[in-house]
Amino acid sequence: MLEVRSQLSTCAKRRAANACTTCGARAFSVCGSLSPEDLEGLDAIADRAQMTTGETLMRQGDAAGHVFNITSGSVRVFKLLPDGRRQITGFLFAGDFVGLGSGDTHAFSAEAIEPTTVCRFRKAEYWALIRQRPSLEAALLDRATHELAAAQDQMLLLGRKTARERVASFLLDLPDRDPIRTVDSNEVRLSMTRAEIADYLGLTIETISRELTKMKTAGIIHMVSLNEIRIDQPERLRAVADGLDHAAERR
Amino acid sequence: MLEVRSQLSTCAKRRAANACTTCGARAFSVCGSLSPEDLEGLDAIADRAQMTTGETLMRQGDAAGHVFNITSGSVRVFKLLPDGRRQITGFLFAGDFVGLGSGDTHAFSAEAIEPTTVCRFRKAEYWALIRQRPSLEAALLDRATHELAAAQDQMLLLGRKTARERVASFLLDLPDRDPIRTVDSNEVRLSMTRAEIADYLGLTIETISRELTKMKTAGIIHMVSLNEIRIDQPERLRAVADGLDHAAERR
DNA sequence: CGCAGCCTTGACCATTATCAACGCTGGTGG
DNA sequence: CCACCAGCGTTGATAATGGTCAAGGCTGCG
Repeated sequence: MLEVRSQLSTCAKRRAANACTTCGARAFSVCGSLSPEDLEGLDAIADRAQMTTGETLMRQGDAAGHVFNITSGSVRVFKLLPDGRRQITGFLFAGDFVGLGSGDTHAFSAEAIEPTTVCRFRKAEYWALIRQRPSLEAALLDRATHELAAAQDQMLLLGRKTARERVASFLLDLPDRDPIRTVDSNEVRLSMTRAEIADYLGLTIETISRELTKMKTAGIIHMVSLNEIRIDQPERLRAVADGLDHAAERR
Repeated sequence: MLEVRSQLSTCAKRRAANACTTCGARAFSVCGSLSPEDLEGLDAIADRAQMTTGETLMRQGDAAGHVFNITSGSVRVFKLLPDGRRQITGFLFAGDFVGLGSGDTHAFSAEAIEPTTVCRFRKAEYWALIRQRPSLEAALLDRATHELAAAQDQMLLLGRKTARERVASFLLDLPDRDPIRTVDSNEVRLSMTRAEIADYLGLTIETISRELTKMKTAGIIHMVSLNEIRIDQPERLRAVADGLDHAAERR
């Protein structure tokens, strides 16, 4: 248990140290602005779990009994249509919380997409703690506000951006979210598969693949490895993401 | 000022009386769960404004100086791309709040889409009040959670639903949001134009028009007037919205 | 070495956008 | 009071973006 507690604290403190203004992962989370006392309060009621790739944290419609904090790894949050179509509404990384929300069933599913460790809280205890600590509640509200802003950006992307613009936006925004890659935001680590990117951007794997190829041949990016992309022309990628690059329109 | 205060209270109380579980307008708002004391606290710092159709409450990028509460009418919240493409991220109605969020500039624009009255609060005073009243903060957090859930639903819609499914979902969800039409949820009042519906659903006006026509000829809905739709077969519309109606696929 | 899973590429197709014309309605001014 | 005009909505023809289907390649693991 000691190990658990220190892990949570370390992780949360690391996130807190980041200038956490834009790290808007899509589901509920609290990354920064937690005081040491808040962290200790959380530690005291924490439980721990190791999750393998594909393992489920929570399933859409299930009773909402726990709140999770991710201490390492990555998680996908998604909703399903009855026929299996999937929309990933966000990726979560170390420091993010999942499973808040006042309903008694979860409105979405969450699964690990790589080996992931989480701290688990029983929801009742978690909320009891929050009610005692206004600073925690304020931090949650602030976090929710950021989430909502990020969700609005994503709606703009899904509703009005072209495939090319979506992929460009994704490459630019991802490093802000994934804490592993804050050193150089021009190196993008893709902890998710093409299928997951596709379901996040409302596209298909083939389209993702094709758009990445076009950007490669345009000299905007290149692949360091299959899951690591180097952005060679960040300004140009930004222009593409905002629909301003009319030069690179045709392959 | 007396009139203002009573208006706000009345409105907020009416919303509070509704079972406010699903009234998830897309931007920040607090509709229910406000205690009488909270309402009085709000009233004390409220200011008032009348807005005509098309008038701006706030503009994307502007300094965020005020928080608004809508007392009557409808408001569109949207984001723009540099080339003018627009995504409406939500419609707000009586009882909803706009302009919360911790940034010092607004991340979106908001405009009245019909004659609308709002109560205005200076943001600093508003937050000062909230900090004093944990119950208000809790209500806001709860509201934010609902907003976030609604935003995730909208991402599913924008990323993975067909035009037909989007329009069907829209018709079903709108009455839950607009407090004017809670009496009979099978009568849908459209306080927005086709262009606004299109920009909300990530489609064009032509597609909206065509899909409505198809639903009319399929006998699922009919127009009471240009801005009033009667849902004749709610279950069927629900099935269409969830992608389950394979009968009505072809006109 | 071979297989499985993921990614890429190509050919073709379908959904929805675009462009265009027309109709309805409500307001204004002759 | 009527005619015209502007704004919005509908419908049709055509085009294009992105999806579907299919084949083949790469990589890592047993």
